[in-house]
Amino acid sequence: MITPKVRVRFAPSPTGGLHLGGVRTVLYNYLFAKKHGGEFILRIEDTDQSRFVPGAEQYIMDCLQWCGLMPDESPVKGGAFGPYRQSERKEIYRRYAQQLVDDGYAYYAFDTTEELEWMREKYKTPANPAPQYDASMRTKMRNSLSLPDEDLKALLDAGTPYVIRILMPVDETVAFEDMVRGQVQFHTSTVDDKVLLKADGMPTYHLAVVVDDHLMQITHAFRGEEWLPSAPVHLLLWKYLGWADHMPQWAHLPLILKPDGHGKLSKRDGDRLGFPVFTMNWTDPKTEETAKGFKELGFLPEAFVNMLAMLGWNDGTEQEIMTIEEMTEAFAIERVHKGGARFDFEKAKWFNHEWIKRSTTKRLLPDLKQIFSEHDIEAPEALLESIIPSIKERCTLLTDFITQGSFYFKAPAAYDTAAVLPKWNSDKKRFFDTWNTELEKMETWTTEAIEQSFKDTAADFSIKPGELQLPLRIMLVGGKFGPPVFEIAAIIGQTDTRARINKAATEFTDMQAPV
RNA sequence: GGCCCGUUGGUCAAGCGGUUAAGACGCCUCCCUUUCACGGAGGAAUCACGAGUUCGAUUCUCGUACGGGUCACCA
Repeated sequence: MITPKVRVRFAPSPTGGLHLGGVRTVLYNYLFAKKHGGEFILRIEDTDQSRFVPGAEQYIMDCLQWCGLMPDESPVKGGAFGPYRQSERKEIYRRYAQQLVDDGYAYYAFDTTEELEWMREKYKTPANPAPQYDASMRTKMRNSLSLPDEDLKALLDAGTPYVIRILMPVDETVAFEDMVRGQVQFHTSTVDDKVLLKADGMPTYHLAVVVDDHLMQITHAFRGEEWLPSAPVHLLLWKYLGWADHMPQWAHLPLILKPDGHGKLSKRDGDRLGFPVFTMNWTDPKTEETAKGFKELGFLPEAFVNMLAMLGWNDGTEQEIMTIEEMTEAFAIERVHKGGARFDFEKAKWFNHEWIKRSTTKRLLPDLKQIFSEHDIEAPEALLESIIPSIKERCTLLTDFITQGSFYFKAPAAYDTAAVLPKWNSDKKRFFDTWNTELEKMETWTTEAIEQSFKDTAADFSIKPGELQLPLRIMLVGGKFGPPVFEIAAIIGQTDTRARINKAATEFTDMQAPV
């Protein structure tokens, strides 16, 4: 038998921001596909018209693009298995739903939402707080199994809205081999008769995922662990539709959990704990509220994706920093963890810091140009390019380049006075005044020359150079940070250096003067 | 509550019957540096519990506890 080409899919519902867990699912799909020379498909699961959010689909595409995880087939790119939006495939599902009814694997149900609520309320007991529409219940409800033929015909003829439900067998065991969990099994008596086709003619996830995975020739289906309880429905559907011999291999991925407390990570946790949960900024078109994204916070996509990959998978070596190519090479779905992983923002930042340190100036430059421009700091490209190597090790986020680098482009707006004022005195003031005139005379403006001049003048004043370096730094930079101070002076130039010293020295003395 | 899944330091985790139980993040100490980082050295901290199986269990089995998921005409 010829092994079919690997085909995997990511099938989000376009209802809002792309959650970090979603990206990890994309990533594992992508890595698996590329590892096996296969294809990665993006399918939009927009069968719930009431939850449709304008712009969400484009946003998902933008996120994937930023992450560098582009699908081989998608609604916009097309492919041989389209359309890739489920809303555009409506008729296909109806046909298969009908087939299931005709074959006795599914049935019509006419129960209204109110009737269903009433049933759940009526049969609710402390021992069974969530009654199901199952074998024991369906005889009590209004459906093609319980109704006499004439009643059924009448309802159908009258055009009464109905749904199609799967008829769960009473006493079967459904088992399958999950690629991350191994053997998993369910008893059909514990599973309810899930709705397959809704009253509006749209399929539910359960029908659509099976039909589309079949039609799109998906070979491996990865999804979050939250889908595990409905897996038996899908398995049975594959069987009932007659496609069991090429059902994809399943892998249910562990969840990403809240860093504190319990449960899976949600958007609210980000707001509450101060870190993003979405990939890129997402503005809800209804509320106009914007949720922060990793991109805008200053993450490099390489780091974001790397960090996500390691949340639940590792290749067994000690290497943690990996490119997408290295991950593709090393990836093995069997090595994905079974247990959920708590998200740790500190570790996420560490990944970003490592990636910034390892990135070339060329890689960083375009992003940084944009960030500086967004902060209204005029940063000439050549100058920006030249300072990147010396400050990148101090930057955890791309946005840190603003605080770590803006002094190269403009004089500090404020000084860390606590660091300098307590030890500021008239001698030091005179030193800087004198040195400033020395600087004016300098003809070669290099780091070494400036430092030499500084030391010489300090010697003249019998002040230890070390006592003067911090004040100088505060004058030029504004705070206790940044590369070696004489290097900074060399870069910002003679005129600016002298101007900053002059201005700051005066201010220090003024601020210190008794009132 | 039923069903299903899981459980190695605070977090991510290696381990797949015999190890001094790796490594990373974070935290602490020190070195380097008259700034901040980077870098280097070191430290505290772990196999949920109880029975088996076995000469020997972190590793296998079963219980218990705890955690998670799910129980919509949402995905």
